[in-house]
Amino acid sequence: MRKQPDKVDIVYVARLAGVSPATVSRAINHPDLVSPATRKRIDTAIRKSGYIRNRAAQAMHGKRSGTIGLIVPTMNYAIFAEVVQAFNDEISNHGFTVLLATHGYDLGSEYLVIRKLLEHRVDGVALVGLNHSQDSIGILGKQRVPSLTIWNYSADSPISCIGADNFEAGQLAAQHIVVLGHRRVGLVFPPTEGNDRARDRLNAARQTLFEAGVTIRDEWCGETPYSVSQSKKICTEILSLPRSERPTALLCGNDIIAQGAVYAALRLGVSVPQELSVVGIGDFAGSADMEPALTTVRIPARRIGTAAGRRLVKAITDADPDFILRERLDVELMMRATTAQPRQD
Amino acid sequence: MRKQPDKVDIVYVARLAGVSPATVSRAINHPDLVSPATRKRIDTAIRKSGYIRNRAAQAMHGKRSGTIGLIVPTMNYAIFAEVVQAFNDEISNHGFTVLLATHGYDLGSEYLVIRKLLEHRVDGVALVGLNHSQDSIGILGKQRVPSLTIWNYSADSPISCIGADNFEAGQLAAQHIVVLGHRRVGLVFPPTEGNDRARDRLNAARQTLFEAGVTIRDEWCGETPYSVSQSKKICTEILSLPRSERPTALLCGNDIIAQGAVYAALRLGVSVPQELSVVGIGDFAGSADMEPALTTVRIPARRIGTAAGRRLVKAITDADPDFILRERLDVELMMRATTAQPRQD
DNA sequence: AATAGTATTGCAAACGTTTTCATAAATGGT
DNA sequence: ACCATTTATGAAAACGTTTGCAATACTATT
Repeated sequence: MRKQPDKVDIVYVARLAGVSPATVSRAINHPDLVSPATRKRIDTAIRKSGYIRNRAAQAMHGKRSGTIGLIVPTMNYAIFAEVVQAFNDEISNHGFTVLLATHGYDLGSEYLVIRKLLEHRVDGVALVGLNHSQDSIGILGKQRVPSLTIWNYSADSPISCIGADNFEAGQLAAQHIVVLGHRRVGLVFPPTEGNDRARDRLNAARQTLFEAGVTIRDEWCGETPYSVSQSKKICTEILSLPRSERPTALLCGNDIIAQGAVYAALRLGVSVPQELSVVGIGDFAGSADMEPALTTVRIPARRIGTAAGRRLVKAITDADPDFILRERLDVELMMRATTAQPRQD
Repeated sequence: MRKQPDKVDIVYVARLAGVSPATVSRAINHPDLVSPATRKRIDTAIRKSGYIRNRAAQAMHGKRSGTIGLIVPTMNYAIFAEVVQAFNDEISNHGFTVLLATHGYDLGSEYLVIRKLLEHRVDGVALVGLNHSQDSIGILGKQRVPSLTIWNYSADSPISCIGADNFEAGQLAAQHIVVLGHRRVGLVFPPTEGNDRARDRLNAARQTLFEAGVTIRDEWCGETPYSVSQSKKICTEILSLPRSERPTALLCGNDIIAQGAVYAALRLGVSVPQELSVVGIGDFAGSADMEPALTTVRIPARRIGTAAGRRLVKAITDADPDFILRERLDVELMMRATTAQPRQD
C-alpha cells in the first residue's frame, strides 16, 4: 500500500499528474480545453488518489452549489412523498441534489428553514402552497434565488407556481355529488388555518353545493387532521345518526380523510356506495386499489413534482432569478366505486 | 430606501458596524468573546443588512457543512416517509439539514449518490439496509465520514447499524400463523435481489414454517414489487384457485403487499379472516385503520429514524468517525383483525 | 504608580477551488 | 524560414469565512 496522503485535494492530484492545479480544474470542468494526453494522466491520477471534488469550495466561487431546497409541511401520511420523489428524480438527472426541510404547517418555522437553506446557498427553492409569511417571500426575493411554489395553482399568485387549481378540485367533487342526485351532503375537512389547499377546496365545495340548493347540516360536517384513524373516528360519529338523519354523501378534504370515512362506514355496516357515497380529493397511491375503490379528484402529484423540478432547473441554468410563470395542471374526476346515486326510498 | 449593496458579506457587515470581519465572525460563532457593546452593534448591522452567513465558506475551513446525507431506496409508496420524517426532525433540532438521495434499489447508483453526497462534504451519511457494494462501504471508510445503516439490525454488520431484526420479524409473523393452526400457507414477497430486509424476512418465514411442518406450495406463492395494485393482482390469481386448493393464510413481505392481499380477498368475496388470514410486516401508517385492521409485525420506523439521527449527530459532534455501534430495536406482533384460526371443515 | 494579568480587537494566513491573464509551444500560410 | 494564429499550460488573484497570533486597552493587585 502506498503511503496515504493525509489530504487529497486538487493540488495533490496535480502533483501526482505532474501538472498545475489549474489544469486539473480544467480537465474536470472543461475537458475540451486540455490536451488528450494530459487529460488521461490527470484521470488516472484522480482515480489513483480517490479524489472527490469539494463543492463547498466550488460554491465559493459563485459557481452553483448544486443543491435545491425543497420545503414540505410534513413527510408523515405520505401525502407529499410522491411529489418529493418526482421532484428529486427530475433534478437529480440534472446533477442537483435535494436539500429537504419540513415545517409542520407552521408559517413561522417555514421562514426559519428558508433561512437555513439560504445559508447553504441553495440554487433554488420550492415550497408547498401559496400561503406564506411576508418575511418568507421577502427574503427569497431579496436573495434573488429562483423560487417556486408547488401543489397549488392561482392566476394571481405573486410568486411562480405550478400545481392544480384546488378550487376546481373542490368544485369537481361537489358537482359529481350533485349530479348523482344527492341532497344531503356532509363535509369532512382538515383545519384550513395556514392550509390554502384545504381552504380553496372547502370554499368551492360549499359554494357549488349551495348553488345547487343542497342541504348541508352542521352535524354532518367534521374537522380532522390528515389521519385515517382520526377521520374514521369523527365519521363514525356522523354515521351513527339514525338512518333518516344521516347524509347520503360525504365529501372529504383529501383521500386520507375519505379512506377513514369508508372504513368507518364499513365498520358500522353502512354499505358503500348503496347507503353512503364517499368522494375524496388527491388520488393518493392506494386509493385506486382499496376495496371499494375510492372515487376521488386526481391531483397529479408526480407531474407536479416533475414539472416543478424541470422549471426550477431551467430558471437556475438560465440564470434567471426573476422568472415568473404560472402553470396549471388539470385535475380530473376519477369515478370509481365509492359513489352512486342515493337510494330512493 | 438606502442604496442596496450588491453583495452583503461578512466584511460589509463589519464595515457597517465599524469593526473588523474577524470580530463579526466571533460575534456569530463565539459571542462570549466579544464585548456586549460591540455585539449589539454587530447584531443590528446584521439585521439591517439582511446578512445570511455562507456555510459553503465555513465548510471550507474544515468546519462542518451542517448537512447529513440520507439515502433511501425510494420515496414512493410511503414506505420510508416515516423514517425520513423522524430522522429529519431529530437532526434539525441539532442544526443539521438533510441532503436527500434515492437509488431505486440499485446498488450501483447507490455508490454514485454516495459520491455525490461526499462532494457536498456531508458530515455524516445514513443508508438503508445492510446490503451495499464494496465500493460504497470502501469510499465511506476512506473518507472517514461517520456512517450508519438503518432499518436493519445484524449482530455482525461491518458497519454501524440501527434497526430491527428482519429475521425476527419474519419469524414472528410465521409463528403467529403456525400457532393459529394454519397448515396451508402462501408467501407473497418482493424480489429479494439487493433487498436484504426482504431476504431476511423470507428466509425466516420459510424456516419457521418448515420446522413446523407447514405445507408451502409454489402456486400459493408470489413475487411482487411494493405496490398495492400489483400485489392485488397476483393475490387475485392465488385466491382464484378452487376453495379446497387455496391456502388458508397469506404471509406477506410487507404491509403494502398485505393490503393488496386483503383487497384481493374482499374483491373475490373471500372473507377475511374467516376463510383467509393475512399477515403483513411493517405496520405502516394506515394499516391499523383499514377495515378489517391488518395484523402485522411492527417495525418501529419513527424510533429507528430518531435513534439514527441522534447517534449520527453524536458521532459527528464527538468527531468520532470510527464509532461503531449496533442497536437493535424490538419488533412486535400487532394482532388485529385479519388473522384467525383456520375454519374447521 | 508600576506591574501583571485579562478582556477585546485586528491582521493576515489559510481553506480548496476557479478563472483571468500571460506565456510558451505548436501549427499553418506564405 | 518567417509571422500570425491557435492551442495548451501555469501563476496568481479571488471567493467568504475562521482562527492563531499579536497588539492594545482595560482591571486588579501591590
